[in-house]
Amino acid sequence: MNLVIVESPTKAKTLARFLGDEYTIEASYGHVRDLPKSKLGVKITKGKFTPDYVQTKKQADRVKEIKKLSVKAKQIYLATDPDREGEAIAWHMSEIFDNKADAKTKRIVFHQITEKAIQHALEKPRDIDMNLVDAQQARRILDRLVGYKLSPLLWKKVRKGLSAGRVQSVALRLIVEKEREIAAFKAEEYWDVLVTLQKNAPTDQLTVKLVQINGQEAEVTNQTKAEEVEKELTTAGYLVESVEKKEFSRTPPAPFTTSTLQQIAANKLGWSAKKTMQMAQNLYEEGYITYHRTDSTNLAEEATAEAKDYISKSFGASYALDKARAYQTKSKVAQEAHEAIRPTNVATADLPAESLRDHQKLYELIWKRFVACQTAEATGETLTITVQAKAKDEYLLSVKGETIKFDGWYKVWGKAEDVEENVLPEVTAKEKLDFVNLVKTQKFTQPPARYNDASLIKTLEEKGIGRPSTYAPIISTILERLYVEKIDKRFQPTTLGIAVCDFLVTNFADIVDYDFTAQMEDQLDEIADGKRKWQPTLADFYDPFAKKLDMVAETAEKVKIEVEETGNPCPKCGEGKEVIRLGRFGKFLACSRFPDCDYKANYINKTGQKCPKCGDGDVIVKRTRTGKTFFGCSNYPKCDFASWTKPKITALESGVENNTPI
DNA sequence: CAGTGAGCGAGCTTCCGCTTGACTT
Repeated sequence: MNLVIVESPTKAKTLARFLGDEYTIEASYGHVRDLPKSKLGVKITKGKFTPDYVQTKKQADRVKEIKKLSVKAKQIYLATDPDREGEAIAWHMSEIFDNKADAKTKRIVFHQITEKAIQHALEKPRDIDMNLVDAQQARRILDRLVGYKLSPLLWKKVRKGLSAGRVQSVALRLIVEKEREIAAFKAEEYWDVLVTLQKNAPTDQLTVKLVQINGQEAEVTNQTKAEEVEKELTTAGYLVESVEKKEFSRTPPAPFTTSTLQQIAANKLGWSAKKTMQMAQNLYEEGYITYHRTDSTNLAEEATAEAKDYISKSFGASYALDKARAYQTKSKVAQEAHEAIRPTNVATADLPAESLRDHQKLYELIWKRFVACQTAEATGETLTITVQAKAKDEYLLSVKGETIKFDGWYKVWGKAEDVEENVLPEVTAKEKLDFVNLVKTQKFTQPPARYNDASLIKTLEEKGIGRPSTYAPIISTILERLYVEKIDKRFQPTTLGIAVCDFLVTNFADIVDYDFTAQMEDQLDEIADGKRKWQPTLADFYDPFAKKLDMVAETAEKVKIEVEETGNPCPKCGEGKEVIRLGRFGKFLACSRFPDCDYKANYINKTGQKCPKCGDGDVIVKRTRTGKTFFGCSNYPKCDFASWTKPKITALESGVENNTPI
């Protein structure tokens, strides 16, 4: 019997189908040893860092079983993921085995779960790569030092129970700084001027937009100017200045990685990253999709070949590609241990009818994205018509149109929503056009949008911060700590979050720097390549950090968290102001004179709707023990109405309104 | 489905990255 160890039980099942009876496949369920949770677990002496690894509780039973099998096994293949963490798991596993297992223990790696890839891997076993393991140890220990040293400092200087870390604190910083940008934003007025012109008949009309005045970018920033422009353009003479035709050929977007799947599901389905991952996990376990925690856009040859067949049969040969289309992984820090997320069987275009609707929705996105990425380019033509208007001043107006010649992958995935097909009448340069009408619209520049799950994950990934397995948990952490709250699916920092962020930026600017992780990754790469030693690398980081910690612990003032005022006087003493404070369980009302006045009350966040169930109470925003917000009735426990989503205006409510007695 | 802040001081909190359940107001 040969023992093969992988990380995921689903992967183990799949492998069992490819390998014969002489192989037993077991899953490690992730890491099997880690630093202890209850203490630092790193002994630091004279620039040497000694980790104290303990077996993780959840995996204890599994590991016992694997250890038993390892004694009987003829060969042991450590087939954990081919990346830094996977190499570390393989090493920890080998450390757990009895010594006699050493000689028969080998490391194998494969990037796709296909029969060919696995057979190939088995033919090329190697030893554990200790450089790669050391890079992981350096990463692990650095994260532990940052997290377990900074957090207690926050308990002392801000409030107990708080946390800081290389990743979560930067995510928080992004949200806080975005809020400041929004606060500093000043809306500017501008006017859009659209002129409709025609060639001969009303059927030959086109609408152009003002872009230039006297060779300069058109600046219509107030009503007076807009009216002046209107007056001139109404009586101006119009001539076609140029007609520019351009062929286009557009390639489809890459197949999904974890990050892009989370982004599209957030934008198209309105899902949180957490929900997307739960649904994807189910699809993965049922065998419908490949592994869902990946940073790679690679595809197995078998998969692209099947896609080609499918596309050719379903849409016609012209939609299929001669050669499979490959995508470059954008992220520098990608480890590409897995394939892109794709359907395991392209012929399964829909899940069985009895499947959950949410499973269907997510699967459909994954299927379409994959099929689209192997479908021919969409081709067509863009047409830009520029029109000159001459009055007292000289104006340029233009419009862009687009026609599609061959829809290609649009047939599967659809077009981007913001590009509409716009067919323009045939005109030629120097041709005269007649004025039909003018529409001017007052507009204002918009402040930057707050982050939602999609844009936050996109930004983190671009900066190389976090991993596919952590994007969703990062968001949960900063919500749970009450550093941020999600309002209408967008993140807003709380007064606590702002205080913590400012404390970290002031005192530990280097660690919450947006480039900190990128620099760390560069050094980890050098360690993995054998060009750098991990212990001195940690020392270089830790020595100045430890000094800074001592200094800040000594000198920094306790941080004051700002309180919001409700604008009402304290209902209890009447002297103080009623304020909204942020406690362990969220917002509550208190008196500004605390501790002289101990007034406290629940903070009720009304949505302005009546309860759809009892019709009497107000719908209020509440949160569960885990920090997730939901909507409930203010009459609880008399009325047990509860909903994850904001209730729509109900029949009951409109009924009440219509029948209001006089 | 009560609790939350300050301070007293015991005993506890906390990181990131791999995995999957066991949970749902």
